[in-house]
Amino acid sequence: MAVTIKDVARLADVSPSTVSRVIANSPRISHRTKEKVKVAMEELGYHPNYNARSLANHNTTNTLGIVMPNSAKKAFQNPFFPEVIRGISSKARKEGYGLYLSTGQTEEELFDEVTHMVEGSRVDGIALLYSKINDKILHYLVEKNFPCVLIGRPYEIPEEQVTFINNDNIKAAKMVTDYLLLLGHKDIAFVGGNEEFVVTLDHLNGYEQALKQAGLQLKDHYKVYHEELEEGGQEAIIELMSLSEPPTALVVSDDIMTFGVLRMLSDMGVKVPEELSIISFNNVMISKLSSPPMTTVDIHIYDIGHKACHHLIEKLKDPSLPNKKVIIPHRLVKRESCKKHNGASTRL
Amino acid sequence: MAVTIKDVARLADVSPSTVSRVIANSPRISHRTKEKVKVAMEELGYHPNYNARSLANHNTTNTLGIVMPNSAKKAFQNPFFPEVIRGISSKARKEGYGLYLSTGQTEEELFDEVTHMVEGSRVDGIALLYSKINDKILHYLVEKNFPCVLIGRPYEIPEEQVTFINNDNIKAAKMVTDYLLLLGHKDIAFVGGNEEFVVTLDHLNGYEQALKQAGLQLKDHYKVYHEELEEGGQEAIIELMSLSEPPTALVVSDDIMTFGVLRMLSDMGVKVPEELSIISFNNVMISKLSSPPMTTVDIHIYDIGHKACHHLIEKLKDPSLPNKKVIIPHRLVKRESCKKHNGASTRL
DNA sequence: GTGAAAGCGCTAACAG
DNA sequence: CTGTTAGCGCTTTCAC
Repeated sequence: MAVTIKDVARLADVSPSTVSRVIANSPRISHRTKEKVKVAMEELGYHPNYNARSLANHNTTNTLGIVMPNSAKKAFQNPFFPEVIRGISSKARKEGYGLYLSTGQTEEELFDEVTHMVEGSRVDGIALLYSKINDKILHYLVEKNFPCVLIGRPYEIPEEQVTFINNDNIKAAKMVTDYLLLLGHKDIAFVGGNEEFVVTLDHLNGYEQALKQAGLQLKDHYKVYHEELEEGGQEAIIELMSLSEPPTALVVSDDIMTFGVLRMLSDMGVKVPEELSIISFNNVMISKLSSPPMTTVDIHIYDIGHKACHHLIEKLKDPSLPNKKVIIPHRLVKRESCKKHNGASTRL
Repeated sequence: MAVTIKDVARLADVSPSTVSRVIANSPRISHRTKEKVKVAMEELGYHPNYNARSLANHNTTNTLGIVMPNSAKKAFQNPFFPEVIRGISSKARKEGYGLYLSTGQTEEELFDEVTHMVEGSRVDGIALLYSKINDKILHYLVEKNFPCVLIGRPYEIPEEQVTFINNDNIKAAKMVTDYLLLLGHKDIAFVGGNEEFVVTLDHLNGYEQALKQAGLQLKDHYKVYHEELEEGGQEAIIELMSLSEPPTALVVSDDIMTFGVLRMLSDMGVKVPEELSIISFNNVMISKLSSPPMTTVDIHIYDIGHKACHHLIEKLKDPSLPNKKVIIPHRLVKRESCKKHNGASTRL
């Protein structure tokens, strides 16, 4: 079919192994021969065959697997993932790695896919783009000791057993809650995503720590969770604003949810930030374009991806390296969705 | 290393070729043997090696290449791409195909990557997620007659030479402009993306057709283009609203741009739709959450991806099939960003 | 129905 | 420095 190493060898009048050595840029090939071979490759338009290469190379593929949560609908809707992938992608390309994308839409499918990637030698390493509790896939990867990096953090599994890239989500959530507290808010509610995701748990944790430290009582009805990003935000508002003591401030786990929240609030005629302060997380590209522009925590998504890829590749190069825990700093981006609480309690 | 076909053969007490036949589910293997082999595979935890398979299989890889525009920053920011990929992904998985993602960040890098995918037998086919004029990659693919599908439409290349999935963007743009016209607007501006993308050209074309048909004069200063989605939208507004005769309605090429537009308008205190009507394209998930909720053309992005993948795989199965042109229907989603023009011209 | 053997394109000892 | 040889794991004639 295509032009092979043999064709090149024949044309350059050398043996196939010599051609192979030229490809690998082996130092023990004379300059003259190298040139000769390169000319032949050029002339024939030679490109190495990846599959053959992998096969002969102890099955290294130079490709990285990217695993997203059962991508069906939920995941890819969130700009978080594209942005992480952008970070991964940029590093991967610099290092000559390709990217193989998971497509599974249910947990089972995903798991199957991962085992196929791994056992079938389709990828050299895997980046898991989410952290959830009791994740079969992570357990499998760890047990198998397959090179991988986790975005987020392991939950049941001891931290030393896996390399992960995370934000200090607890601290960040505590910080934003403290901020709201300092603005004079006391009735602060929490709107989280899926409770199976570690990030939701961490945000909740930070939120509660702040309230406790301020001597405030935690109220169960101030904590709502919704899986669907946009509708979730809207439903959360209905629940919260129909309480007898609606909150005056909100900690929302995700910017896209905040879009839903803002939309619903606008429909209800509730003014942000005058009547309700809102703060959320991620600072995706579009966050600055909400009305009002949202105050949010920038978690440096791109960096997360970049670093994740970096550490994954590092591990591929030297598997004996210990696992690493990398925390990407976050930073509050103040815009216009938070305001000092104006004394007048919303309580009856 | 891993468990191979030979290990299974040994355990099942058959030859490797028999095992291979069982994997392929060959009809000429006795039921008894099949069972025996399957048990052995199960016991050993056998997984076929993709690379070896590809190599022996005339280099079919069962993976599809996905090529996005120099993904650097611009592309992946737009929810369009994740959504297309979601459509592709869902079909690919159903058919047992994997996805290989491009990572190139410049045109050169991308081109290199594609040639490597193709010549190196890394993928069986390619989905090009964008259409731009004079695209080296598309030319290469067509000339090489490599199985591929284009999202959008070919520009210089004759339509019969490539399978493509598109919306009727010209018609859609004409339709929205006509709609604005019917609402009484006469000063309608066009805000487009990068002029190298065919979709921008098509939108412009439809816009101009409508104006001409209405006997209105085309004004050059009513046509602005910006590459960056969100900043672009904002800059466009500055240009347009500082004209001596600012428009009363806008046709914007992309929903995310519209977010930028709305943000800037809000900052300037221009009321939408009271003072300015806006209509745009795509209807990405978040579009419904703008303030006001934007009127836009739903182009069924997911379907585009799904169909693209379908036709690509079809072509893989039977390369002799003629190229196809598939038009995905669009539909106007009326929300709250358009309003009847209220007589009082904004002109001095 | 099943086995033996060759070969996909490349790499990596091992010789020289 | 370079050629020869074996083999990566699988598929596929060709025999039996």
